[in-house]
Amino acid sequence: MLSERQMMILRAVVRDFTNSGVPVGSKALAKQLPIHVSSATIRNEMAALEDQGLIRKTHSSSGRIPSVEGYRYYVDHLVKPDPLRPNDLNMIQSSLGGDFHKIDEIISQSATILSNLTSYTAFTLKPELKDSRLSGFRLVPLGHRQVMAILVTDSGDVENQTFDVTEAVTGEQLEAVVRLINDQLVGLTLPEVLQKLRTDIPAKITHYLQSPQGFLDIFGDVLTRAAQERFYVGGRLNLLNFSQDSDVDSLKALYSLIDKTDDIANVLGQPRDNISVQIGNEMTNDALRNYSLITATYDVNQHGRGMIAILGPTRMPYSRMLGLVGAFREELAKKLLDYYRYYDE
Amino acid sequence: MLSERQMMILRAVVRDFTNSGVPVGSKALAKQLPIHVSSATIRNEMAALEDQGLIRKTHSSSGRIPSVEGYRYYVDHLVKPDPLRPNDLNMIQSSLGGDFHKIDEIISQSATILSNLTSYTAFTLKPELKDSRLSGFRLVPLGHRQVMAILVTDSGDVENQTFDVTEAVTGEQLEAVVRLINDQLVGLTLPEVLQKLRTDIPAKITHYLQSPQGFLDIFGDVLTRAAQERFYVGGRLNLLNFSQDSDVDSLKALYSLIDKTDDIANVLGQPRDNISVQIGNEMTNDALRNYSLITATYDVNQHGRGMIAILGPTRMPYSRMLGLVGAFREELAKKLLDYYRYYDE
DNA sequence: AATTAGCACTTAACTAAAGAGATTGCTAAA
DNA sequence: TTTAGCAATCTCTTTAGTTAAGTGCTAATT
Repeated sequence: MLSERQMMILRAVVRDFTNSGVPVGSKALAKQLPIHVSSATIRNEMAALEDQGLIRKTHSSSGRIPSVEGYRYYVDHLVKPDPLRPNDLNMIQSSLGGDFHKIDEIISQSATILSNLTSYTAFTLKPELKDSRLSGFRLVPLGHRQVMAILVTDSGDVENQTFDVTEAVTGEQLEAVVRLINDQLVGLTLPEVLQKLRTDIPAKITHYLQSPQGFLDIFGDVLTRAAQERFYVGGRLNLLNFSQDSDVDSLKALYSLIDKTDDIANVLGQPRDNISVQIGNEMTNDALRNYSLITATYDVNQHGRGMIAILGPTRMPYSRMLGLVGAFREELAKKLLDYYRYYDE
Repeated sequence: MLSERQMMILRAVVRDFTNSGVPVGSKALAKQLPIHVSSATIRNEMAALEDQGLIRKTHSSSGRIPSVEGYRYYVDHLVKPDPLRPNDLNMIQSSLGGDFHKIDEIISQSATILSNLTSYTAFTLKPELKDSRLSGFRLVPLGHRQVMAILVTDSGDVENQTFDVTEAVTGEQLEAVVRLINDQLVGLTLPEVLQKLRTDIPAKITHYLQSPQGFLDIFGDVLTRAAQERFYVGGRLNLLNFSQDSDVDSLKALYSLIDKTDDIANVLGQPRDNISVQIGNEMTNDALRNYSLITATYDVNQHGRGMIAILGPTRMPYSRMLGLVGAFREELAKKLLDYYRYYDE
C-alpha cells in the first residue's frame, strides 16, 4: 500500500524519467515537488518504493527509474490522460476529413496519422470481421487465359486474385463453377467454407473442370487471405529511433514481428477494455522487452468494434499517449459512423 | 595509365578491403602478392596509385582503401565474376522450381532469393510494360453498393480496385460505362488513356451517370497504378546490417527511398548494359553515398526485358556479386521463358 | 634506373589513473 | 518523523602513456 506522498513521488519519477530518459535523484525531486521536505526524506520514501519493486537503480549510487511494476502502478492508478492539444485535434480532423471510397482507406490512413501524432509505430484494425460469412463469389475472365477470382464477405470485405488457366476454359465452365460455389457455400462462415473446400467440393467440381487443383488452390488462397485479420501499420521507421546501442539483431526481430500479420495479431490480442496498456515483459514476446503497447478499441455500433494501437519504448510519456489514443479512437469512430451513414442509407 | 604491377596491387587492395573492411598496408600486400618485391616497392606503387586518385588513406599513416574511382577502375578493368557455387545454383533452381500462377509471383520471389543469396537488398522488375496498351476494362458489381473496377493491359497486367458507389447504380448503367470505356479507349497506351480521361470522357460519361467524378477518380487511380512500373523488394532489413555508427537518419532516408516506387525507379534508371555497377556518389542520390548498386537486365525474347538489382555497401565483394547477378539473370530468364511457353501455346 | 633496408614520424586504439559530479545509505541530532 | 551531514559508490570525462601498424623519405644496393 502506498501513502499519498509515495504516490506523488512515484508519479514524479515516472514523469521525469519518461521525459528526460535520465534516472531521477532525490534532490531533484525535493526541489520539484509541491510538498516541503528534504532530499533525505525523499530518499527514505524512495527506498520504500524500491522495496516494493516499483522503482530501481541502474547502479548502486544512481538515481531511480521505474520498474515494469512501477509503470504498471502508474498507469493503473496515477496517470491522467493529457487533454488533446488543439493542434493535434486539427491534424486528426483534417487528415480524416477527406473523401474516402473504402473503409480500408480510412483505417490505413488512421495508422499513418496515429504514427505521426505519436512518432511511434501505429497499428489499426478495421471493425471486426471474424465470423463473417461468404456472401458472393465471382470469376471474371480477363482474356488471354487470365481469370480473376473475387470473394465477397457479408461484412463487405473483398479479396481477389488473378491467375492464369492452362487450358482454354470456357465461359460456361466458369459460370458453372461460380454457380456451384455460390449454391453450396454462400452463407457459411469462412472457416466452414475452407472446411468444405477440402471435403465436398473437389468431387463436385470435377463435373465442370478436368483439372481443378489449380483452381482450388487459388480459391483456398483468396479465402485464407480474407479470413485473416488485416492490420495496417504506420510509422514503421519510427522504431529506428529507439534502437539503443544500434542493436541490429533485436531490431530485425522486431521488424519481422511487425511484418507478419499472424504474429502481430497475436501480440495485439483480443480487444480488451476500451484502452489498455501492456508494458515491457508483460508481453510474452521477447522482442518487445523494451517496448510498451497501448491498444484501444473503437466502437461503431452495429458495425462492430475495431482496434488501434501504438508501439513505443517502455519509456514513453504515457499521459500524453493515452490522451492521444483516447481522442483518436473517438474521432475515428465518428468518421466511420459518418461513412456508414452515408453509404448505408 | 597503370602498369601491370599497379593493376595487380589495385586489384589486391580492393579484394582485401572488401573482404576484411580493414585498410590494406604495404607489408600485407608484399607478403601476399605473387611477385617478389619488398614492401618499400609496394609503397612506392601505392603512392602512385594514390596520386591517380584510385586509392586513399583513412588517416595520414593508415593503409589504403579504394576510392570510388578505384572501385570504378576495378569493376571496369580488373574484376572477373566468380563462378557460381554449386550450392547457390541449387538454391536458385529450387526456389524458382515451384509452380507459379502469375508472372508477378516469379518476379517477387526472385527478389527474395536474390536478397538471400547476397545478403543485401534486392530489387526486381518484371519484363517491361511501358507502352503497354489498355486491352480491357470491367466493372463488376459486388452487391451492397460495392463495385470492383478491373483494368487489363495487353501485356497481361491487371490492376483492380474496389469502391463504394453512393447512389444505387444499376447494372445497365455500369454496362454502359464499361462499353463506353472499351469503345473509346481500348488499344491506346496508358498515358493516352489518362489524357482522354481528362478531356473527352467526362462529357460523354454524363449520359450514363449523374455524378461521375467518383468513378473517374477511381478509374484514374487504377490507371496510374497500372502505368507505374512496379518493383519488388527483397531483404529490406539487410540494410540494417551496414548502418555504420547507428546513423539513424541516413537509414531512414534510405528506407523511404526504397519504399517510394517513383524514387527507386529513378535510382535504378533505364535498363542499360546487361550488367552495370553504380558506385557510391556516382548515384546522384545522397542517401546512397555509401552504397553500390548492381543492376542487370534479363531478356525474355519477344516478351521484353526486365531488370534485377542488388543494393549493398560500396564495400561489397564485387566479383562474387557479379557472378551471382549474372547467373541469376540467366536462370530467371530461363524460368520465365518456360512459363511463357507453358501459358502461351 | 629500379629496388630495398632502415628509420623517423604519424595515427588509432587500447589501458590506466585521476578527478569531477551525482547520488545513495546511514548515523546522529533536531 | 524529519533532517543535516558525510563516507562510500559509481559513472563519466580527461589526461597520459603504450603499443602496433603503417607511411614517406633517404641513402645504399642491385
